[in-house]
Amino acid sequence: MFSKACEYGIRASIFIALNSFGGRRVSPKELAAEIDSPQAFTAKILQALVRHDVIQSVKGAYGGFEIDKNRIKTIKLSDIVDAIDGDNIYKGCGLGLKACDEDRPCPMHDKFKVVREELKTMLESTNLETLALDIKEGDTFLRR
Amino acid sequence: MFSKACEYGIRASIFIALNSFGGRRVSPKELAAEIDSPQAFTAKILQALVRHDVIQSVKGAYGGFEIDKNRIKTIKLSDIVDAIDGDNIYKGCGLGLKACDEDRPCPMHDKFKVVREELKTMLESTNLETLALDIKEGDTFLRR
DNA sequence: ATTAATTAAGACTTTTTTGTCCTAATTTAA
DNA sequence: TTAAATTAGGACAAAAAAGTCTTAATTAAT
Repeated sequence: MFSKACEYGIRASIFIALNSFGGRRVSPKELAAEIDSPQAFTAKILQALVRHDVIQSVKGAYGGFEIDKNRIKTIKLSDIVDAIDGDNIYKGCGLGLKACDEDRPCPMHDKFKVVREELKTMLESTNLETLALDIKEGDTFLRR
Repeated sequence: MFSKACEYGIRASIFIALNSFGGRRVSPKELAAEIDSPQAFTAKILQALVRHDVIQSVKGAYGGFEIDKNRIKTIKLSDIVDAIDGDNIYKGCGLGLKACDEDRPCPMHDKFKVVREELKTMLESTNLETLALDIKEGDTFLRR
């Protein structure tokens, strides 16, 4: 469904959000260990998330990655997916047709649209705060 | 969402079904032209679909690919997706965790499950006959 | 101002997916 | 039975995705 980069990006964002509740910055090293992902590759993804203004980075001593505390609840899963995988997953045709639309639909169009819309709604209505709080409560997990 | 191979496989199956209504076999050459896909690559996918008993092949003069007329309505999109992409798309974790389940869910688990189930239901409730008939009626299209 | 710590960036490698091409095996029709 | 037509399969090539490594640039703390 999502690329590996996107999966890591979501898990990373949640972990950073969790730490940003307490104003604590995280390093790629700690992060990769906590979410069980390849460190250098994950670091690249963090860079992309910074460029897309999903997370922030602070260089130098005591630096690391963080998310503005006030924005944690405003960042949606769709922001992360958009930043890494783009919007093809909830805009593109299920059969890969470039020109598929209401006027010239592919055979799967109507039925697929329902699923795609549901995915879109789900991603747009889920924010980082909710996800990070579930982790904090011990109800959900970021690794294995 | 689906791999290119799977997209081609679905489009190919629909086109073969459409032709099999009239007992007409199709060659990889004609097929690739009609669904606008790379011919040799599509041929490989057809082989896989034959191995998974989704379509049939007949060698020699006047041979080609076909689908048993009586089975067209029993073949579901999920049969094709299973054959080519496997079941990860509607069984796997949205965040890529191997051990994600009800007991140890990832943060996206509950919300993603709903989407995944909807996708599964859609694929399992859509058969080749319906899709091919829509093409025949000129309501839907297989290329561009 | 200096330095140590840290992210940013680019070049590179590996793996997977996508795609091509050639030949072998089969089989149907004549 | 033969020959032409056709699928099956393997080896290969190209492109994209995933992943690594080294160095440059930045910056916060002292």
